[in-house]
Amino acid sequence: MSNLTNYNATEIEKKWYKYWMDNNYFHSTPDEREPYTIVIPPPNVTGVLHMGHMLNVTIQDVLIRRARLQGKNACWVPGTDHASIATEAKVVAKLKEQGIDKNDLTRNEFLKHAWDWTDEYGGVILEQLKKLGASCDWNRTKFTLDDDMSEAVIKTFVDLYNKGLIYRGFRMVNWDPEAKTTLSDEEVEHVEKNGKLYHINYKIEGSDAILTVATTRPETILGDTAICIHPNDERFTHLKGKKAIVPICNRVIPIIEDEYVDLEFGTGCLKVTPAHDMNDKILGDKHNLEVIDILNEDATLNSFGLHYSGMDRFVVRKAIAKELEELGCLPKVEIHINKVGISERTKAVIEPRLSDQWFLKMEDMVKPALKAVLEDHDIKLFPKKIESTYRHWLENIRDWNISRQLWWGQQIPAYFYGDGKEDFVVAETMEDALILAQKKTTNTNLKIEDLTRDKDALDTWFSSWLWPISVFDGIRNPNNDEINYYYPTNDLVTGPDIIFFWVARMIFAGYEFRNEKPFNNVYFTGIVRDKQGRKMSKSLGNSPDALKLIEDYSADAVRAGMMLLSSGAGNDLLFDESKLQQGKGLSKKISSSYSLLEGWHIDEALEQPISSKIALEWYNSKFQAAYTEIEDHFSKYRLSDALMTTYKLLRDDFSSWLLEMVKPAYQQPIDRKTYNAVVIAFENNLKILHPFMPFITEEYWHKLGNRTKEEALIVSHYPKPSDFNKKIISDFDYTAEVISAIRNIRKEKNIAFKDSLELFVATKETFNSDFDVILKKLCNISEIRNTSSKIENSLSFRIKSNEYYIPFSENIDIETEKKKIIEELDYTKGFLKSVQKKLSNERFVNNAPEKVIGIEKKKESDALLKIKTLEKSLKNLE
RNA sequence: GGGCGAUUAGCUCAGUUGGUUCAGAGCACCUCGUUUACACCGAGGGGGUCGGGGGUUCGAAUCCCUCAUCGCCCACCA
Repeated sequence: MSNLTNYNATEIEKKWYKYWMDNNYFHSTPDEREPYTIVIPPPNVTGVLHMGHMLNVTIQDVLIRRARLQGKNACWVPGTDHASIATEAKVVAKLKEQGIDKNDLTRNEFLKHAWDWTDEYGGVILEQLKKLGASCDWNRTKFTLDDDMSEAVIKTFVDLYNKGLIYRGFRMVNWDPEAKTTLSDEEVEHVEKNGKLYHINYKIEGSDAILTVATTRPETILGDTAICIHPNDERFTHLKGKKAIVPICNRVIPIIEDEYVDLEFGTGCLKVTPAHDMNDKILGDKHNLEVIDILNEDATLNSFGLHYSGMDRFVVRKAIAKELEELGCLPKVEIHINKVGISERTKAVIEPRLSDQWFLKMEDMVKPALKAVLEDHDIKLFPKKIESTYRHWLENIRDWNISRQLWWGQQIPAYFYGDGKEDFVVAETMEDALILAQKKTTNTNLKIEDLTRDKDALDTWFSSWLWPISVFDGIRNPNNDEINYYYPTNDLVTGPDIIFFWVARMIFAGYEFRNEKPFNNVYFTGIVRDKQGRKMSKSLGNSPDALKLIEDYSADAVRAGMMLLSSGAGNDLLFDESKLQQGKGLSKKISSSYSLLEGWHIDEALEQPISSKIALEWYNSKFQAAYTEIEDHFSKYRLSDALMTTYKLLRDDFSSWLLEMVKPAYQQPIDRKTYNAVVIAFENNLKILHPFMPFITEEYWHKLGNRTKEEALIVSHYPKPSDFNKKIISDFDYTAEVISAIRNIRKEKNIAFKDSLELFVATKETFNSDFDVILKKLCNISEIRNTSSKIENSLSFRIKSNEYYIPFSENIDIETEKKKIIEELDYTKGFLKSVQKKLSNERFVNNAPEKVIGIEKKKESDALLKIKTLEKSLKNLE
């Protein structure tokens, strides 16, 4: 006997994963079959499995296993991402614990530590994915810092530079003082913070006049190089052409005029600090202002900070406010809510900073990407509403800052040979660089030692945007068999939070480097939240331990639970452990159904009973109907609905109905024909469930038959879809109503199942009496007879217009029966009235399509018939 | 500040071009149940004026307007 008490999920899941691996089922090589490809969104190399991964990976595995069952050549490429900022931050923190300062290390020493860390923790997450059942082609596992991957990155950098798409610029960038690197705009989050708006008085040179400006960052006055007023602002006309004196540092700065100033905000005039504000930089450039950078790279003040030098900007902010107050220069401080940029990774407050960085021009790259998604619909996004967000970003895109002041990543292949701004060359190797540099300088004596490589690394996303191409080596060898076979990939499954970081950029890369989209469809998952709708977070402690869930519920149950929880693409999912219980319940249903079958003994000589024959006919149509529905759900990426349909088919139609219908009487044998058909039905259920619950389905697949390695469920094929008999399904639905009514009566009157009943039917509307045998079996009816009149001393009920009677001598409560009939009668009369009202409305009859009118007329006649039946029954009771 | 989307049963959500099947599903809830697969179960049941208001139409959850509430994305107002 197998049941869940001895279904040891952990053991069984381990067994089948090993079996699949040993038989190399996950491995794909190009062949003549249609390819189906997914590249995994590579998790951070040092990451650990969390709920988001579970959702994302389950979806991908469902899709990939489904493709395998469809007979496609399914290839799921796994891998990890070096995640430069995150990983470097972790390594720096770890070194700090050991008393090592990154600044005391050489680049190579630091990288050694980082690789040690990666070797220790890298790949942990991939092992965890295996526990979930992920059927990735592990032979293809990639890491974004693998040599071949890095070579591809460097090659594309050089190509883009040579095409004039990459340039070096001195620009205002987002500076993360914690990680001491720049960030792209996408890596900056804006949070609302309660701040203060400081009003600061500036003296006017050569007069007693005072000018008040408002700022949220008073420490930046030390970098002020102008005050700006609106040319039309009459309040300040007297100050035109004058100069102001910055408090504390007493620098004399010009008062300039620009229409950029908002007359309404603050005091109506503006301090200009070109080194520390994007707009001020623009103003500064326009008016040729001096640029004074007052910050060090860790956001402490430099020598321009005078007595504040070496102190952090926030410390200075408070201190300088105090000093200004003492100097009488701080007339007012207001509470002011503003949005502050913080680093996505380190959560440090971003400082705008001017520096030399590398940028990639976006203008031309967005064009094919917009066209493919919004015009041609060559790439489809699920949910579709995401397209608007996508469009908005692409249409307002700015150049991509691709350099990072980090070491963990691909080092920028630019080589400097002098101090001039343009004294550099870009090349894949130092040797090539030397040749280029010699040519550029016309100095043939230039040596390798004269070249200095740019010390910065590239943004992580500058490697991951190549992922769908580079995993198949399509950058270095653009014409190899693999890339030609697997690319473009089919589906991408990822979170909406990285649509700009990654998804859009992969599309850019696809068209730029292969002139072809990277994938056909993108499925955006939602965010996994807790039951109350809060984001999973460490500080709230509301994130369950993913591995513990697998241990407690089995991987199958967790997968099924996650799929049941998620609705359409893009919708957040509120995690609730009870859904995992539901998944586990399905496992149990499978094992108990199996144990029922297992207990039957077959009598080869036995004829197939008519009830089994009709039951199987019905079930086969029902299966095909469900199967069609499942296909439809999949085509719309409605995985949750696909599973729900599968679940109901297995639980309700297969287990509750079919098995009960064909089940032989106690200790009686079953005929061979029925038994075989039931096994096939069971197997087909396992097939359609397999993508969702791979382990238990494989387990019972092997229990149902002796299978060779070639016959494993994972590599089997879905049943063939076929036409089905809709009538037999609706005919059975009628019988199911009769069955349900009889069960109700048994329950109400406390009639045990083992006491058989007689059933009389007064037929007004025809029904398929083929199912009578089923009815008899499932309700323990000894005989079904026709009658034209009421049966005395009986319980009655009506299905459609047909009247059913069950002779029953005891305890018939006439009044209750009457009451029930009167209620039904009232309802039907009301219904008829509304239908007739509609039909007597001329405008309805004139305007509605004939089909609709026909339906209403049918409703009318049905209702009339039913009323007649009910009235007759009522009369009979009196 | 700009843009996008949502509001349907206690909860999470379906509801395709307005009209059989339109008011649904799962969970939760209630009642009953040791019939020889399954109590992580089975049988049965209750529950919503489709956010409010207005309009178009013979007919609106579905189309239009408006109000309210919520969410997401983007943005350099000192």
